[in-house]
Amino acid sequence: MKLTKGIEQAICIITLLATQDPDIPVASLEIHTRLKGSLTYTKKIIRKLVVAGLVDSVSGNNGGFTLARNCADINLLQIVEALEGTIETYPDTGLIDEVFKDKQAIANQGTIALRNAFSKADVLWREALKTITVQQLLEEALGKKEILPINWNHSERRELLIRKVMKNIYGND
Amino acid sequence: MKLTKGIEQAICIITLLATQDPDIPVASLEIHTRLKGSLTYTKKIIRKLVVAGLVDSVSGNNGGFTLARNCADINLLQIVEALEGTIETYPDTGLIDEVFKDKQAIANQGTIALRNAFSKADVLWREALKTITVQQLLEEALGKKEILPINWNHSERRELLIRKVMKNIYGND
DNA sequence: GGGGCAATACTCGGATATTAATTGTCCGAGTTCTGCAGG
DNA sequence: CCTGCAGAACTCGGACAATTAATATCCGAGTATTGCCCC
Repeated sequence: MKLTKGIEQAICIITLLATQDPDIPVASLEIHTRLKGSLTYTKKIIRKLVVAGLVDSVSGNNGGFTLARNCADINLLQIVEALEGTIETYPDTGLIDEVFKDKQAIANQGTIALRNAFSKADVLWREALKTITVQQLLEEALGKKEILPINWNHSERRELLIRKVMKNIYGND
Repeated sequence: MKLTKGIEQAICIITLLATQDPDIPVASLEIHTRLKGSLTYTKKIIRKLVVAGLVDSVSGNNGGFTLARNCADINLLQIVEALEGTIETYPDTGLIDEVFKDKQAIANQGTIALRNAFSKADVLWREALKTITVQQLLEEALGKKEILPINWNHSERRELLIRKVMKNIYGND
């Protein structure tokens, strides 16, 4: 039982966006060159993050993706569940009651007991991941409290855009 | 992220054996007729339980399987890990350090942080399952403290064997 | 009657096929910006 | 100068292909019991 590899990518995408100036979207192509795997699959993962509300998409020319909220408000559980939905580890088909059906069993009691047991374990797992925010991860990874924005874009067009944004913020220079 | 369906079967097999007189092994065929799925796959699951030391196998005519220890000493985690090995949910390839390699990152620190986070969650999950024994499950499912042994065998040969065992225990009758 | 021998009913374990889930590919459509041509 | 139009650079989203993991099948081998045959 493992999470899919997509989870690892998703975490990378989120942290990457967390270090990006939110005024300058990062194109999926730029994100892709930083990750392993295929471009189109990366897009698929990003899409799920958008649907989950963790990432905003900007379409059109100079479009791309930005974080939808502060990285202190994004935790690991949200990323995991954005890709896989609610985590329930027990593959429940009620089999155990089937087995004991004509024996001394109380109806459905076995299934319920098992369901509870795994459900409790799942809750603990989820709670643990919920306590870890992307900000904490960045601080650990970069070893400082302040996170410097990185510009992940490479294309010339993007550079122009960046200069323009800078000009808006800081005026002519 | 789910456990495999085999887990559910494994739990059923263990509980089934837990209600069986340990002097009379249950043949894999008997177990199979109680479960869904294929006979050979059921055998494979049982084999894993044997290798893990939860179940004993008796080969030869009138062979089959018995619990290797008291059902109070078998917990859910042991069953899960018998089939899947140690549970580690994070699909760790160190990708995040790759992404930040040429940026401000401290070597491997991101990977370590992530590994720790998921590892803590996994430990909690495992601990939770460790507290649930098969005996507890049976008590809940059967609604009584005392678990009556059930004879799961059906063949005539088995019936003969059973009578023989009874004779050994209780003398001629 | 008892010693060996074949038949039976099992497990053991590996090699291989099938099915389901994950990952990856392709393509057509929609959206925003840019730059250019014509008035 | 400005209006509108074509093209570029993106995202959106669905349909489909390839790869990998899970499930299922098959088969030959080993082992303990049974029962029978022959001495």
